[in-house]
Amino acid sequence: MVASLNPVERPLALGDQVYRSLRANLRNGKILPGYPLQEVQLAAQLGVSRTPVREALTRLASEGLVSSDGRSFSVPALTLQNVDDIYEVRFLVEPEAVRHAAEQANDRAALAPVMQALDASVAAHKAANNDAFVDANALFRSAWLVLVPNRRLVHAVELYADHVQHLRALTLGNARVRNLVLRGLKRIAAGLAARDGDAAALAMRGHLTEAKRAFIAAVGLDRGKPSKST
Amino acid sequence: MVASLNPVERPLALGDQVYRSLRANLRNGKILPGYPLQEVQLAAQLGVSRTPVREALTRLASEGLVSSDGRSFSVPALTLQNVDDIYEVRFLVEPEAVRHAAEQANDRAALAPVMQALDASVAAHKAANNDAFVDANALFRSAWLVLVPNRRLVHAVELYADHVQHLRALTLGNARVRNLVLRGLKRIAAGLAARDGDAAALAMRGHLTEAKRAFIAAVGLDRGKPSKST
DNA sequence: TTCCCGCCAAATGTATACAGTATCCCGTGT
DNA sequence: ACACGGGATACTGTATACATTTGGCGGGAA
Repeated sequence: MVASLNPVERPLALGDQVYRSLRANLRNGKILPGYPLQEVQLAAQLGVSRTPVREALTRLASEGLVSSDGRSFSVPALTLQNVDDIYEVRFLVEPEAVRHAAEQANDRAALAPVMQALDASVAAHKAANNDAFVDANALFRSAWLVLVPNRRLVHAVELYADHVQHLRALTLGNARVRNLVLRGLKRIAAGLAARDGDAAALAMRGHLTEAKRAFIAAVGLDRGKPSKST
Repeated sequence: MVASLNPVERPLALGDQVYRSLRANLRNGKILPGYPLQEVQLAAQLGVSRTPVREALTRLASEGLVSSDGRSFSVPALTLQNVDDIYEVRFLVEPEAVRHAAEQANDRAALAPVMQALDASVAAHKAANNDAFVDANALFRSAWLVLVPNRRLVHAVELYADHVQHLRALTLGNARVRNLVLRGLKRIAAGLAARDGDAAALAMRGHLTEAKRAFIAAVGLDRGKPSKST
């Protein structure tokens, strides 16, 4: 009897694949706000029928990652108000999540992926590679999230982080912002390594504050523009 | 020009109707944990084809209200661990949400629905009407939630509240628990009426603590039972 | 020239047909 | 009697056909 036996690798359903593909493309900004997201078009591009596409779109809409303009779907253009709202929720959940991660970081091996992601961030920063930095950033988050035992909390963190993830590409082009973010990640990593939940949570709050500030400074967001976000 | 112009009442798509129906039935405990949730069966019961049913099920699954056992869907049986997890998230989001509600409760009219729901709760408690009490409870929550301007925060609160809502029917049968809950609601309502965000948030924390304790005391939850909740 | 009415095209919402797979039952062999 | 195998059944996953609605474009009349 093996300790943990993962279920056999079932060929992932097309609906799931489409969902992941769309979500990934939304996250990295490949799909820009205002984009129509028509079923037939996406189905043709992905080489599947409308059914899995539709399934993926409804899931994304229920998560608020795309908005349904009455009939069809589109990528919501975030207003400043939306960014405020999202960051408020992130402020509530992420510091506590990272606190749990710190408490669970029992051995060095558990933290190895986190440190790898941090190294990747440093390397991307030095290379001024925007895309790589964004990727490393996302990797850092998933790395510490696997340490959080509360699956629902993890889900909430991932969801609201992805809501603004595509904007990162805009702000992280600035080297000063990247530097600030990197310092934030280092502080969080230090808190995790020290298994100091309070320090990690505090670092996360600071990090979120800085990230939000960078958004507002970097992006010309119209305050009033309606976005019909779910 | 009217101040707020609600979108015209479009004939709701079947998928939405099925989603609401299923979610309502999950919330009030009509659909019990372990129930299979087969597409053909549900479609036949609701008088629609499998397509809208499938759409509703994928939405519910992405929200974690039903779990997908590899292939088919079923209602997750919550373990004590799950209840812990859910309440942790609720602890993070609901006190802050109710704080915002308190700050938004500018005039008496805005609080009227909240007070009505409170009255309904009192009446249901006196009549020892379990179902009515549960309904009034849900009504109370929606009443103060409309005061919260952050839509995403509202969404999060509703989601995680519904995760355990169906269990309320079990605990609220006890008159002592109902009494305790009622006192909690009254304290929250008082905080709202006084526009005292701190008091409302504090009351909410106490309320959640009591509700969780009631669960654990009232329900024989097996700690180890796997539930495969998403 | 401009406005209005009606038709057409395209996209969504729904249903159903088809394919693949897992499960269960029954029969047969040991 | 029990175990193993084969087939049938029932369910999901996917595709496609059909209906319905929406938006635009053009033609005709004022």
